[in-house]
Amino acid sequence: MHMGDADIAVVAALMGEPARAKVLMALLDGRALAASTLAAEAGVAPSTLSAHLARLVDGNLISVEVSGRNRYFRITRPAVAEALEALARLAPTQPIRSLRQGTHAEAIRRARTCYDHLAGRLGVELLDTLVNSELLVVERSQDAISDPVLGAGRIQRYTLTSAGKRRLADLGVVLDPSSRRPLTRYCLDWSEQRAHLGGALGAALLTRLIELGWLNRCDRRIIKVSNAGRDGLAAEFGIILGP
Amino acid sequence: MHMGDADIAVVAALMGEPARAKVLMALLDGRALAASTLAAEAGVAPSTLSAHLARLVDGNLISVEVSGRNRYFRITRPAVAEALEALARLAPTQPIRSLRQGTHAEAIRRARTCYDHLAGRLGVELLDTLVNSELLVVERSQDAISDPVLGAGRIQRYTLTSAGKRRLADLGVVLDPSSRRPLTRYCLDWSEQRAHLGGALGAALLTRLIELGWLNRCDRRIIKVSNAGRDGLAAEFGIILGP
DNA sequence: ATTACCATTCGTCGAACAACGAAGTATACT
DNA sequence: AGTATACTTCGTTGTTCGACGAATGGTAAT
Repeated sequence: MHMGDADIAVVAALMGEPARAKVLMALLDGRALAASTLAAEAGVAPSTLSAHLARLVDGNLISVEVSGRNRYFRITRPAVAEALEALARLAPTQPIRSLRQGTHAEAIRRARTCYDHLAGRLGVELLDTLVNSELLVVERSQDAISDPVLGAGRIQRYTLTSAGKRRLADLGVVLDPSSRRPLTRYCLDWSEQRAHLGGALGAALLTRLIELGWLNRCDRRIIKVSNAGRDGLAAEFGIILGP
Repeated sequence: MHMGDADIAVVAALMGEPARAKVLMALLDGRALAASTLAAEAGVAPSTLSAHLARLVDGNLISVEVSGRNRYFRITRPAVAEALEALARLAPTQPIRSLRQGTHAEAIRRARTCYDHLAGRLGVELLDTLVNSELLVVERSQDAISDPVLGAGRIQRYTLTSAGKRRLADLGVVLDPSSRRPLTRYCLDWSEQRAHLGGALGAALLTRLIELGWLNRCDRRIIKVSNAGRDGLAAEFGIILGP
């Protein structure tokens, strides 16, 4: 009747279907997955999933990359991942059935990927450390650039200090200067209820830590810390992880 | 098959129906509205809306307060409002049809309520000012209290300095010490792409500014600044508003 | 070239669900 | 008391939409 509110309904309906929701959650690690993989993940026939994927693409939540006879899908922009996490915070955590689920839930709270960067307890600890040792400083009261296409989700940023730049370069973290993606970004954690580091820097840091062999991906979103990683994180950042 | 992820689907489906979405958006100002009001807002028959409201209550997104023969519905917890705003950031802003819609959209970006506190350009400015004049300081690297029932949405907090306490007391802002609600909370703004002040303090501040006659509510979510408010905000906080 | 594989389109079936009006149950007004 | 108002429950109708298998168009392997 009167107002110019965005209609939540269409986008929420896209996420409100079980198969599509499973797809989106599977893509939450930021990687691109093939349609067949996603079909198995969602537990429906390929033909069924194809229709779902088409709707998600049409709704601009995911995008396609064709590679040979495969089609890989990934989440288009961070704002999508953020909305998913916001919904996950709301959703009732279903009761733990098996011991495996219990340990899985514990592991995912300890350290996981969120879109393409580090989340969970480790992600939060790491951000805190970077800020406390003044490698990052909070950038406040500066006008945000509003990019309706790409950057609708970015809200609060940090800037890298010169000490931070040096330290990360020493560690071997490489940033792509041509990327239009904001360097850092708040990302809100559903398990820790606090912020962790997103943005291009968060992504590059995760990549490097895996490269160094400090972290390993297993079971999609879960991250495991190696012995080298335990030592390295303690030496480099003073992060002592729980048992 | 394997994991303990929260199922986004059920909660997203609740928001994914046009009538229910309209209801939730109407309730985003934090006030409790009667069922008949909401029926008019959603544009469906009372009997239809009754079913929708029942489902929303069952899904723990809204709660009821009975008052005589009326039933008032409101959003249960801040996390719900946050998820709605996250979705609004994602949703395509539908094209402006009329001039009235244009001015309405401009007004809602200027200053509005979000749940029960101040948002929009004014809300963001106010938070910045409070932080810059060190009435609030960012509270970092402290373990968050995880309250699965009420406080699932709180992420990052500020603490009120002693100067801040004095200043706000002088202004006549009263806080209910018995409330279990966190004093401050980040809340992310879909129009400004930056944070504004939520939590009990954000709510109390809005209440007081309206009491003082500095701000007035009109048309549900829109807030207008009075002449007294313009002077008061400039004198008290140094906030100069645009034209 | 032929065979195998990946993904999409099409047609059909079935279930889920939103919509309404009518009837029922409260509560308020006079 | 009686009447009006506010909301819910119930029964019905109709549409939407997700599910699958079969068939089609491309791409890679041999």
